[in-house]
Amino acid sequence: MENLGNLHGVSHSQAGDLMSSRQSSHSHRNLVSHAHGRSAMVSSMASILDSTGDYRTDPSGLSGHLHPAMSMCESGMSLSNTYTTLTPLQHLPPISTVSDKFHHPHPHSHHHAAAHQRLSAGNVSGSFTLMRDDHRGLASMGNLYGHYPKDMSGMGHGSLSPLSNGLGSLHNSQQTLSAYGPGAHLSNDAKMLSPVTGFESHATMLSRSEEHLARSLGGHGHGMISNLNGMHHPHSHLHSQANGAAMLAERERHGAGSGQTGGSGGQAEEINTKEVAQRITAELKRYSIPQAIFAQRILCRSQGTLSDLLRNPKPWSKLKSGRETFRRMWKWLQEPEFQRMSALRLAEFMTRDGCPQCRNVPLKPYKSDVCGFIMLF
DNA sequence: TAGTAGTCAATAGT
DNA sequence: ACTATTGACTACTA
Repeated sequence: MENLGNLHGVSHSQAGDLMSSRQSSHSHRNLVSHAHGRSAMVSSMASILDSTGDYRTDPSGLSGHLHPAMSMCESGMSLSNTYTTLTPLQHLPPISTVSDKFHHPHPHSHHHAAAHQRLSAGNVSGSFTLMRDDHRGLASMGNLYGHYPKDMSGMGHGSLSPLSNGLGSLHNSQQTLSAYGPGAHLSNDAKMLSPVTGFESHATMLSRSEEHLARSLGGHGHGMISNLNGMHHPHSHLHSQANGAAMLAERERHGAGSGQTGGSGGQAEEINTKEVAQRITAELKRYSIPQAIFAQRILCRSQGTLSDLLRNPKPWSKLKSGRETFRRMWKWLQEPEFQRMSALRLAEFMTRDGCPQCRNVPLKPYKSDVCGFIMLF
């Protein structure tokens, strides 16, 4: 089924290692180790992450249209305001049934499907709302953003644009919208890949993102796309270059082809899992974000799982449903710092107050699962 | 039904 | 406090 092995940019040798030794593959430990500007970051992060409650009082009703990142929260959970308070985790939605080519028709998928449809619908209707809220919220949150260290921009996305114009937030929101949750890859897969070091054009990236948005908007995308095309803003370029590194532009490099993953309409995206793992590791260190927090709030996974993934990332081609987890990591990396942090913050908020959507969604418990769905607003 | 992937949860290690 | 490891479990596939 998955004969994509060769597509992965992470050497095969490594792949071999990784695959053959889950236990012993501690070989690639060279992962990032630079945690510069940490103290400063810690404090700024703290200010952002601990300013709980800000969102609740937002008259715009943010509580109803939370940051997409919230989508990964479980309901009924209660978190304290501290970063380190954890709550039970939940599994991702039946990823394998909604992403990639793993569309296995299966008997139990009824309620899942229903739920997803529901979520999708919510996403559609919530898209603009989110953008609007985001746009509005940014103004008030701008001060927080200012707390970020200078080197943030150096990381690639410190785009302030969201604060300065609607387009910026529109773009970012759009990105965010598709960032997490099932609906995201349901439609996104087209090919978000690539770029990292900028071997993908700005235009390409943007069009992808826009396509994304368009799709999330429910098929009325063309108009949107063309509109957006005229509104590209400079920062997205930065963004792309900074984050794209984790993605493999195999298609671009090897030509469209290697079969399976691909063709048009298929899921062309490939994530360099090793790269993503390294970057996530670096970012977590950089901001002093505990694995447990990130794992829970952004990935809806346990600390142990994240740790394992970061240390022993399997090649994309070897992954099945596990791709979703990497997608989330990658998407998070794609977010501007501001949104990354708010994602964490909002995720916290969500876990504290419960997910309004989940309350009414039939649950498919898996151990400690409380909510087996990712919400899209 | 066996094998595999993905994950959790407990816990050992730092 | 945080990260790494690992046994066990569930879901899925052949």
